[in-house]
Amino acid sequence: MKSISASRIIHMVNEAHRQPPGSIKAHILVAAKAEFAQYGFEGARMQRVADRAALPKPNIHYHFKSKQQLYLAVLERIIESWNLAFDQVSQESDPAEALEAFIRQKLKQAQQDPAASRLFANEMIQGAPNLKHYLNTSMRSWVQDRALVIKQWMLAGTIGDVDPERLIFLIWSATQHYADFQVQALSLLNRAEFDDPVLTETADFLVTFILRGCGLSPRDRPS
Amino acid sequence: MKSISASRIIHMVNEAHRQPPGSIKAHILVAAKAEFAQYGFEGARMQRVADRAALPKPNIHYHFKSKQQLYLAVLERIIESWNLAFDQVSQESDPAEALEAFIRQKLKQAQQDPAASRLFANEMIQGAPNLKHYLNTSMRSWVQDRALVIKQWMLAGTIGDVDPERLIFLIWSATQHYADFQVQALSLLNRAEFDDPVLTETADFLVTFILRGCGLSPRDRPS
DNA sequence: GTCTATAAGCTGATAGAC
DNA sequence: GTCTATCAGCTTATAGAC
Repeated sequence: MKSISASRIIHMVNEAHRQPPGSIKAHILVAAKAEFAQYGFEGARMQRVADRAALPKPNIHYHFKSKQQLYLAVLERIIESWNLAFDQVSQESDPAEALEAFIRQKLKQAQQDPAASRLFANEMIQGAPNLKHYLNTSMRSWVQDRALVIKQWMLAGTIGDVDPERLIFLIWSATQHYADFQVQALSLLNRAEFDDPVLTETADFLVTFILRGCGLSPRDRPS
Repeated sequence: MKSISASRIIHMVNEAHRQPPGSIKAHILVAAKAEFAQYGFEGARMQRVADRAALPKPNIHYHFKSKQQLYLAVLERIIESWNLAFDQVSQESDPAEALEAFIRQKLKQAQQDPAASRLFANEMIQGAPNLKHYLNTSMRSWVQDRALVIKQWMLAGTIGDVDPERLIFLIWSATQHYADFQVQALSLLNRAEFDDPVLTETADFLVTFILRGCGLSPRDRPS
């Protein structure tokens, strides 16, 4: 699989991600996300995408020129909604409140759309052949901006001393774990499915643990 | 890929994992680990395994009957050394010391053998088709034993109140992240490689953060 | 044990009828 | 837009010479 420029990716997003929710393209993208998430790009089979979408295989190729283009269309839909709940954070935000919202949103995503997390994990494991440029540009500046806010919190004394970038990595990994390693977590917790009770228990643990790691305690906040 | 019984897996381990380090089988297993780690089982290509091992393709099939058997042989070698540093932990262990050793060993493994972590991640993402039985038996009892020790620490008041299983998951995810998402972490930290300085900084962060999350502080210990 | 040649089946992609 | 038929190339695996 050849590396692809960011402008090419962005172009493809504009073509692919704004499909009306009920459209056939959107339907195919859902099927493709599940297939690529489970098997990775090279392991994915166009026939299985077609089967998942309950369509003949040539219909997939009619709507998406190639396997590569289908993959990129799926990938870019995921990137958009990746870190939404931490997007609006600023120096004025309450650290405990902002971190809690971020953790709970990431875990909710892991429950509601585990395939998205698994597809992203596959892309990273593979060495990010299609996202290297994204990592070095928009994702890096996203992290740097949030890291700056955390540093400002540290200077203001409203949060303990922590490495901001590695704190973000820890929140990503600890939450995405429940999507990527769901089969393991459920088996070892002796639970049948990732239902709301499991979600709540896990979110409460993570919020308490991570806030404590940041030198904060969960507290009553003005509503 | 068909599910395979645990006894079958264990049988294959006994056949495959005790190869002398310099043997051809061991050499092939190293090449196969890298290939399966990067592309997953379905995405892996026997030709690329042969290329990585610098051998003609039929030689791979001479030493391992099928792609599936080669995969299982690689997988089982990884399982053996998965959680070594937390194996000997007991009620009498010092919690801070034991957790620190576990975190540092897992992170060291992530640095020295990222392919092992990535292969395991691929297997879990795929739904653990070859490790379901392992998850429900030996891995579950390993986790339950360690969780019991952590509960005893809590009762003895030598550690704060935490969900023991989820603490283990958090340590796994936070450390394995630096293997599975290495390309992302290095890019966002603006580092070229996962060298010893990165290892030390990351380990120090994780130990401090996680011990604090457990209500412990890193302290001088008798040497 | 090693390697060349090749079989048998699968995979991405397209042609062309409707 | 949709679907049947099909191609060219690739993939796992083996046969058989050395």
